[in-house]
Amino acid sequence: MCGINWYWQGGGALRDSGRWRHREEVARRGSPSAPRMPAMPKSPIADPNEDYPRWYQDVIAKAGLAENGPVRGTMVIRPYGYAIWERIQADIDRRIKAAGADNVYFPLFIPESYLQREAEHVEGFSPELAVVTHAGGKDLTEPVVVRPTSETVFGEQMAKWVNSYRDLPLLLNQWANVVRWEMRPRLFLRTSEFLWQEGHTVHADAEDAAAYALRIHHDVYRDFLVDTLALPVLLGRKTAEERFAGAINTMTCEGITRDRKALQLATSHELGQNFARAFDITYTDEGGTVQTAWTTSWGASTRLVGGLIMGHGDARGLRLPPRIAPTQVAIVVVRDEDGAVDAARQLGDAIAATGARVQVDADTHTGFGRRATDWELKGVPLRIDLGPRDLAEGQATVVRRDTGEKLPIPLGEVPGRIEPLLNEIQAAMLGEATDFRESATTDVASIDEALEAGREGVGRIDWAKLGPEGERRLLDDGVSVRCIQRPDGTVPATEDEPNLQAIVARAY
RNA sequence: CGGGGAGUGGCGCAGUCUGGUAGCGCACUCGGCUGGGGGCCGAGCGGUCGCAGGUUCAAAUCCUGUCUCCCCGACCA
Repeated sequence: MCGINWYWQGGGALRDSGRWRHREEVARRGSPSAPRMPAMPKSPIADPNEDYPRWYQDVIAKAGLAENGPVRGTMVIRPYGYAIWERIQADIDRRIKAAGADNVYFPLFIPESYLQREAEHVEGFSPELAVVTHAGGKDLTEPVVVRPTSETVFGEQMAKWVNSYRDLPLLLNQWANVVRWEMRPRLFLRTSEFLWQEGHTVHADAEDAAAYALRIHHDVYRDFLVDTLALPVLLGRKTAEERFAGAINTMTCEGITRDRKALQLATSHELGQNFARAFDITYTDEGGTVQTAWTTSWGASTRLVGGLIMGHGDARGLRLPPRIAPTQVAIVVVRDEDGAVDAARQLGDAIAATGARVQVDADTHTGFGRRATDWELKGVPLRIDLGPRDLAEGQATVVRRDTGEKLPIPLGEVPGRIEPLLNEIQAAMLGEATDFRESATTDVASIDEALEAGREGVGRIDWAKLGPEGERRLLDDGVSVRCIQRPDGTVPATEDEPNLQAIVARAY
């Protein structure tokens, strides 16, 4: 948790360049007749204001998060990207267990017939199924699908495990990979195979199921997204149009990216009795009557990494909130002179002793500028520059990644300043992202205005004014209803509550 | 599947029209100078030009076939 690594080895892979030429041309075009200026510092990544999709890909490549796998749509997650995922996993897993669910593992392969037992479910997932028809050197009598999600296998098994009202609620979760053959893949946001957590629960009645789905939505997803990832998500209910295939209610956490689109970051579904009926999940109640159970499912995936990138990243690369950052503090030895390396290691030990995750970058054969840029690309919240000049003055230069602010701090005081600074950064990032979202949001009163607002950013309109017909009109132009929520931002129990607001935007 | 484009060192590309010694940038290796924001100079390593046929004295380049990938249109955590 608070270990310290002396030698940082992650730099080499970042250093492939590639796309500089074009950017330099763009930069020159900007000022054709200007006299030769001192060269602007070259950015290793695209300008997010000019080409956001390329910026996104550049950040993933240069920060060493992931790259494409050999099969279209697949993703190789590299050490730094996986370290972020592991921290996401650990945090969510802790919250899921606190909500009372136990972890299990179910098979990757599902009989094709299972999918077909729930009509909407098949219809929703068939187009993106990977199906194994041939194995062990012969055709299979029944093809098996590679799970796109596991409601069906869970349903089949849970039916066996539930007999009495005393067996309920049954609260299960698994961490797994799933496969959905996507047409337009994008690293982390939409890959053919992705990693996620999927919870599956069985309850005695509708109320208990609804309450649990809501509890997960708040205590696991909302709290994690806001408190740990510093992403100010919008909570709400999906419209019938956007609902999960087979659910009676889907609740969502919608993030807003820096290019003003919506990104669904986690969902929690009430499945009603649809799957319980299809898989015969029944129990005997206290009165001795056989009842059909109610189920829920809920999930969050590696897409969260994409949400982090797009929710906080800036022109210099990734910015990680301290609570999720695998490395919170990077001590950069400017030059190996006057005992700077030893001083950096001592400082590293002192900081590690406060509980912060710190790394010493003593790779002084690489120029300082290169290393400073690399740590910025990786989004490490605090960088501490330490060189002969600092040592002579008995200080270190602490640089905040979120603001770029450089703080000269006396060496002895540095360790004590780290935790407060990290807390400050965590809070500032949430505040900044919240301000950004508000600035991207427009309240509107008509369908036309909603369309306009949704194309440019986020629109908010009375659900009663929009309605399913208005929703379909927006869809024709690529704008969807991301969720409907109460005026106070909480999740409505039904679509029919008065004064509901529809949040509309383009979506990833 | 409909429409557009591309396959050339690890990555990004030029060369193809008009056949004639495969080139550039980055990365990588070595040496030196540097060093407080992606440094400079020099020397190197590395490619059967997607694949298969054909034309020709000669093919990355022309012809035929074939494979693959990417982008734009319809899904999703």
